[in-house]
Amino acid sequence: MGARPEEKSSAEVRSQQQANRRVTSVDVAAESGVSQATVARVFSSPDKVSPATREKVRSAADRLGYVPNAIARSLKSQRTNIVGAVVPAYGEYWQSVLAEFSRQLAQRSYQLLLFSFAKPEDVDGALGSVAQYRLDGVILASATIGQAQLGRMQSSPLPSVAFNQPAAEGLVPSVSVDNEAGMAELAQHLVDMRVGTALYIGGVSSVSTDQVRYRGAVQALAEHGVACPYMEAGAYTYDAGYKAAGQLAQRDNLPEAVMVGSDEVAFGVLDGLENAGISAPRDLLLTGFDGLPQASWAGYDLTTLVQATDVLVAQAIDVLLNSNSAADRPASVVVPGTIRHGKTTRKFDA
Amino acid sequence: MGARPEEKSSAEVRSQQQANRRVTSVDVAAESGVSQATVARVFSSPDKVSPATREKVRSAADRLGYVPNAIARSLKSQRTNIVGAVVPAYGEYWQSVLAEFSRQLAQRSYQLLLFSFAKPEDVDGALGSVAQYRLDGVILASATIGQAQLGRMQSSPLPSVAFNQPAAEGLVPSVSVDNEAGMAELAQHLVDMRVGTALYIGGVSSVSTDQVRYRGAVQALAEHGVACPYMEAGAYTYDAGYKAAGQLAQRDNLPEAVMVGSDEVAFGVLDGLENAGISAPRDLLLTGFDGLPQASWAGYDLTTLVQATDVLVAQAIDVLLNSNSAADRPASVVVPGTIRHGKTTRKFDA
DNA sequence: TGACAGCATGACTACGTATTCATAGGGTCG
DNA sequence: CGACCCTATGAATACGTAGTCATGCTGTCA
Repeated sequence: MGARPEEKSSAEVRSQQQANRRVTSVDVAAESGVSQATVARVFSSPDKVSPATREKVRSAADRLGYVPNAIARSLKSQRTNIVGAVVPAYGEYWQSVLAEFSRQLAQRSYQLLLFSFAKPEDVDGALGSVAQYRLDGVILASATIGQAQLGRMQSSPLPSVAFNQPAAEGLVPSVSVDNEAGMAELAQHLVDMRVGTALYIGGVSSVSTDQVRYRGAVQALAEHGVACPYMEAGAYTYDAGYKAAGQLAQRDNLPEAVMVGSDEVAFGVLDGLENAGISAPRDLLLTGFDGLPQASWAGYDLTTLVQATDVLVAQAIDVLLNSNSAADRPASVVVPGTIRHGKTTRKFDA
Repeated sequence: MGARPEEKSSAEVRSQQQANRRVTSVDVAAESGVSQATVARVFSSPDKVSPATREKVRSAADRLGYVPNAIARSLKSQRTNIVGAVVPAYGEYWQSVLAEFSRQLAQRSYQLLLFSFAKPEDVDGALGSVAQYRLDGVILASATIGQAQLGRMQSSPLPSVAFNQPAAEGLVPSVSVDNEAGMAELAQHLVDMRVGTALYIGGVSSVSTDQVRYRGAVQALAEHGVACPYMEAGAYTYDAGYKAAGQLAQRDNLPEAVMVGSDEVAFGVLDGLENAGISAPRDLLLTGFDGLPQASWAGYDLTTLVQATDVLVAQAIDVLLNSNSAADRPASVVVPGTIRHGKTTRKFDA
């Protein structure tokens, strides 16, 4: 569309100023008096060309404004230098993970191609798109990618790695924080603070990270005779946490501690409780999970389990790009987290 | 590497299970007894193929596990269906903008290719990479992209749009929030609150958005005889704001209002002041800029200028993809912002 | 001086698709 | 019933590059 052949000649004249037809390695070859093959070598393996011709070609390329075409290169070489990422479109946590991937991949001179999805139903579409681009690898970063979908990736020639996705075990190489141990550690901390009753607020109960984290909390608390019922916020958002806190505040008896499954929800819970006149650590202790930057902000100063996102991401990239044969890909890498002690579990002297 | 022809036959047998050589439209053509051209048509313009053959081809494709190769398609059709984004690797604001772009582009079935950079020096490298992929367009989303670099984009055949970058005027089509008017509106609000002295805290004074926003504040306040000196935080981060607040707190006389150039810095200023025993709105009024989600969180409840990110992004995409000829691209689109009234400028009754 | 190694270069082909051009068949209208 | 048009399809080509193979040339060693 838009190509009007009847004014071709005038268009050609006009576009002399700008770029008419993109200049190719063939043009550079003609300009510099060498073959196309040599031009290609100058840009892909310069050491195979004599310094003299190299310079000659380079200057001709500059003169013409030649830029190698990565599409054609990819088609020929069967490598794109691009890694895909299938990520939820919403959520502070995923945004920070994405930013870290982008940084580290850029450092290795890879690009990141984004496939974000708003609803779980859209995952299939995203995975379909992913397959079309012959990427060098793909990061599956969402706990809402189902087992069936992971299974399909397994039988695909496209290398993939599941990021923070306990359900991927055995299907796809995975890298995650130690969700269970991390939550257990937080629970132990609460036990140390002499907590006698607790409540767990999760995002969505069907999500695997949620289940694993809850299990970590329940088991660690149970060892000390502390029960820990589950409450579902319904989403991994500030608002969901805020609302859940409102419901919680209406109960007759408050728990002595609230463990929240993720920081973003925890911020909402904290503010929601505050809104109802319930304050941490005065009235109850509160913990989060993830270690978002905002957790360290003085306004919240949340006790949480900090994921070493840089390490996790580095591991994921390593698994993705350095697994020459499918055989030596490790089944799963688990990285321990670190507790951040904030004021929400500090000893409160009334 | 790794192609050992001597064991080709055995390899072929082994890889029957998985994918040996990717299956192409030629394979599908053979399987379904039609020509490659027809297979291509089934996947790119299905209505040009009779329903019968369409089904025949589709089922053959499914049987073989055929997936169209987007690289080859792009090479031939000269369209990639990919939009690039050159964005800073750090910063809440940019992360949220990126997320919005990703969402809206996905909706139009475009992918987003990320070129993030940590330091301003890396911009050149990123722009170089951008040129190699024959993208359908590129979003320049950073105020640290220099005039020279923008000039180079101008003479490139690659359509581009500058996002929230006042310095791009005249060089590249641009879409931004009305920085000056927005900041002026906030200033007016402060004047209405009977503020007599003010201070502006910017991120980096050499950045164009910073300059324009400051100008908006200064001019609006000057009309009412209120001076507004400039203080530089040094970066667009929470920590920079926190530190700046520390310095501010040591001064003999505090201003009655502090206007901060961006929300992320404002959160730091708020907490830094609090840490020094100075509280908003009790001791001074405080405003931000951008309208990050956290501004609405009850913990901060910041008065700020909310950018309609969805509208800005929609406009940017529109400029990028619907500008058929270079001629009808608008020089610049300016979208007004909206004040969010938070507790940081609420009337305080002592 | 002749044989041979090693480097620099050119001709050619393949990567997988979309599109143009040509052709065959079926339907419509006078 | 013939002229014509329209649809469905196939053959062939081009997109821009990288890599394979062949070739000529320079230099070294016996």
